[in-house]
Amino acid sequence: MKLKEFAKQLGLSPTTVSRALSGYPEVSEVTRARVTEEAVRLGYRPNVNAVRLKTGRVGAIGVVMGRAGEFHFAEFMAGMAEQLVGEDTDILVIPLADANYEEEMQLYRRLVESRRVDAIIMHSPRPNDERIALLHKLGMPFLVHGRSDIDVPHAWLDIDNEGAVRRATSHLMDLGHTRIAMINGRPGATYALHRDNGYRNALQARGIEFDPQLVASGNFTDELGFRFARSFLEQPNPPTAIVAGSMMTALGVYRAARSLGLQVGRDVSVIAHDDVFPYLSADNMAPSLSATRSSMRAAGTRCADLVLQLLAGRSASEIHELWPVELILRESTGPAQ
Amino acid sequence: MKLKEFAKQLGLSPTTVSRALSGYPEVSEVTRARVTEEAVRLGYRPNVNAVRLKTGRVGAIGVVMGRAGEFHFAEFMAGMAEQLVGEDTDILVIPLADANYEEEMQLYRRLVESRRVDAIIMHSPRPNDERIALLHKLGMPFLVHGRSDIDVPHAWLDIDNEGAVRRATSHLMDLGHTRIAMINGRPGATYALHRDNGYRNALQARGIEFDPQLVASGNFTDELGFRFARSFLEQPNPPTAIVAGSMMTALGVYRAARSLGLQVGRDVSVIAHDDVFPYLSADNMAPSLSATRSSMRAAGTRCADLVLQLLAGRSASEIHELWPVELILRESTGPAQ
DNA sequence: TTTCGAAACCAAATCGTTTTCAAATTGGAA
DNA sequence: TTCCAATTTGAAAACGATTTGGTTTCGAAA
Repeated sequence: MKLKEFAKQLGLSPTTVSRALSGYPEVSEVTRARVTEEAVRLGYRPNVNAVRLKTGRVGAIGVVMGRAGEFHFAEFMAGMAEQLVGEDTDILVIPLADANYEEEMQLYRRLVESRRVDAIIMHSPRPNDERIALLHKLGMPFLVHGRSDIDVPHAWLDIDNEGAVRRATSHLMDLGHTRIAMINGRPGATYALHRDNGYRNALQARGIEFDPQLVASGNFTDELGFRFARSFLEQPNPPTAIVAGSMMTALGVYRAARSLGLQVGRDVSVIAHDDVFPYLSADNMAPSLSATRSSMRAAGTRCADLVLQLLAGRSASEIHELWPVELILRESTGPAQ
Repeated sequence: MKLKEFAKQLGLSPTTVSRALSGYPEVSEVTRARVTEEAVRLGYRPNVNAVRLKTGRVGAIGVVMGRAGEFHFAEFMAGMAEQLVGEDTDILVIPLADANYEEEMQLYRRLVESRRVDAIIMHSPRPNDERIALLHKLGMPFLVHGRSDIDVPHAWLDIDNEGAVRRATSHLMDLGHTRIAMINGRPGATYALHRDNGYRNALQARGIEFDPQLVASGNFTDELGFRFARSFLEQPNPPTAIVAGSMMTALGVYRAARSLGLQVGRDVSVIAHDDVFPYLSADNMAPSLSATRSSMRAAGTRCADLVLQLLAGRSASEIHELWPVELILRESTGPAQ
């Protein structure tokens, strides 16, 4: 059923029908009611591609997905979906071949030129991320999930990674711990830097010297959590507490502790960052895991909302949200022995 | 840069340029070379929306995402991405509001009518899934990840869930276990049914009676794994082995065993299904987890490939792939005490 | 020299909407 | 009754590509 045909059946012009359905004011309410009603009855729906061609709007937000297959990703997208359902806006997943830097820039460039999306959501930016400069230069609306200190206006939403780790570390020191290890994410991304800062700042505030033997970084996997924790705990002067970067990392840390006959919460304290997953909760671990918590799903929802605002004309330079992170204390933390 | 403009710069007609770029034969090779070369130099790229309107092809595959935020999803999509990168085909995520059945059908209907995707990939179908009948009726190309016994031709790719669970159960019986529990996925989906069949068939083959006290089902979460395993193991006549539906479930099962002072692999054997995640591996669990294994990422890659074949004209009724599932024995299984 | 077919190119119609600009209708005030 | 402004409606021109159905060009065969 095409517009022309549909309009004819109603005895109206395509113009009027189009206006009625798009909510323009120059059409009487009685006509609008009739049109919308008949559209449902006769099953008329505007051809998306025609609309897109005409309006220049695509009706899709692109989300760049790294190749690592991170478990956060599905949660973030589920959150986006919550916001976007009913908004007539699609989520387009842009697979990012993990190529060299030059190729990656090319990919972004081509994505913009192909006009397949109205806006882009980018994850885990780097401190001086040229991709941000590129997107800005190309005039593509975009939102950064995370932050970059690059000197280019850009909309972003980030959680307070620095504060989260700082508080986690401080709390461990409150409990009497002085040797505290940290497992960070892969170096390069700003969030890893922030977490590192949080860790160092906390130590410094108490006059505890930074020990490079007590930090490690890598992908957020169970395996690395285990390996790093093992290597920490087997040191001559082992840490009594570990700050872990993710729930998966925490699993590995727990396993490492058990494997060495150490009891988490007593022999070694653990705090991890929890993105809140429906399938794995800090509360249910044994012992329950003290965690810095921030919902990835909520972030997805809000990011989608902010992108819609961006597309509605709100200035990117006034969209900056820094979310506080909760510190939830459970059984995995205890006084230093 | 528009086609008209670009063609003028080349001193050619839009027709010829379009043909040259689309690889039609009615254009001389020397012209084609010049056109493609200049297109790169001058940065001409056809407007996607115009192409889509004209050709009726969208260049996107829709993937229906449940609201549960399943951790499998990101892996599956990462797999799809591997296949689709460079194919000029996008992945569109279709959020599925978990509504009642009627609304869900409406959602599929509207998705098809909106013509936003060329094909659809659907997950976890039910035994007599009307959505399949609907998509077939509406003439939308689609592929089912999983299976349905509905009497309508449809392309599908599935893993041998029945065989996987049957072999897992049989192996446990080989080890002398006679009371074996199983934690299944949410009832309704075909895969849950198949797993149940596998379980029952294995028992029956050895003449062991099915005990409804030893089966449970629900979402694949750590929490349910724990709860179900606890309730099994606290029974008066507890099972000596447990077949778990997912890695997350297995985490819960391990935890339950530990909480009761039982040692996995000695006091209670565990086999789980492993979709192969980069961030959580069965091999690294302690004790290492015996598992039925099939790569979710590989499934995504293959599904994307099959959908492309479908779009290229291959008949849906000849696309049926049943993937065998490996059984990998590790330390979590041992002889019955 | 003429004729013919293949090879290479092109003008214009088309895809299904939105939107500009103009016309028709309506209802009240003069 | 007449006129005017406000309210509704329409005709037709975009949007930027693809594709149908030609036309031209050119070399070889007759």
